Amino acid sequence: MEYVHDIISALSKQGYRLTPQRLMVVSAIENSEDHISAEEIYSQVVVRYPNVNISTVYRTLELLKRLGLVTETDLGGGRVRYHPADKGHHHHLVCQECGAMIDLDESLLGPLQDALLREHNFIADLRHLAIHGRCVDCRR
Amino acid sequence: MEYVHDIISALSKQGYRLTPQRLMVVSAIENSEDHISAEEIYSQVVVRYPNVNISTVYRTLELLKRLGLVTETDLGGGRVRYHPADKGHHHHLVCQECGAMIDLDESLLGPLQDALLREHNFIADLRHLAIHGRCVDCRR
DNA sequence: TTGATAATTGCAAGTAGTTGCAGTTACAAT
DNA sequence: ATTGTAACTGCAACTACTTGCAATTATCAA
Repeated sequence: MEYVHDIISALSKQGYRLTPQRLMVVSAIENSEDHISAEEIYSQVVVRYPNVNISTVYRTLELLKRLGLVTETDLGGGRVRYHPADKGHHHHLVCQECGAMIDLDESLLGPLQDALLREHNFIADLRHLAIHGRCVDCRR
Repeated sequence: MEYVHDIISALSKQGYRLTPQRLMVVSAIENSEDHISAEEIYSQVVVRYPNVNISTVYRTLELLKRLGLVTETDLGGGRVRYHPADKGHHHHLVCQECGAMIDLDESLLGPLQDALLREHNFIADLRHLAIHGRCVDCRR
């Protein structure tokens, strides 16, 4: 409820226009309890601003991602979700059985990142990683 | 050039029909030097069998994936590629700059898999993982 | 305030893949 | 060889985006 203005002011500071469409997309992301989909954002915005186009929502999400203000997580099976970047926890474990999402501490991926750099000279971008598998409850 | 018949006989053995469309999709995957896209498979098949539908190609790929005969790799940016599963090397490093693909040894992911099991009771399915980042040549 | 103008939007068409359904067909059993 | 039938295919419509372009508009400077 605070960093709405952080995102807005970040946009403004970097010379991007504060259009009503953008403001509404940002507040939809902010006001969602957990992760929100593009379609959910659209249907919230369209109530107050009936002739928004879904492409504007996607373009705004693209911008916010590029500026590092919003994080996109691909949960697999066509489920893509968004959340404010400063809420932290960028990694997710996604259960293929029940869809449960477990937040993952970054430290677990540090050693992998190091190994890739050492053995392949590759700078891995692990910020938005979703690892699929089976959670405790769905193990046999 | 050998395992074409492995895939075909695996299908047959498990009670799946050997339709001309399936045979052609399999041979397209087999005869491609490196990884091949769904659209490339389709355009190869359509030459010899003009009224195949692209949905048949996708359904065949889905089946081959499910049976573990073919591996799908999502290179990001809408680029999805297929290759026979028994060619091994299931992990890939994908350069976000130049698109280069580096094959990754499974052993590097073992410690991560162990840590996820130990700390989150989560059985990670890392078979078809693509890690994005920057390769040697594109580092500044 | 008013204008100028480049950023942004809406629209319509396109891409990549999915799905329901009615018709076709590979394959087993006769 | 013929036939029954469930597996499979083609089709058309649909989902989840993406893109080019002409019209609109937030913002700045006068």
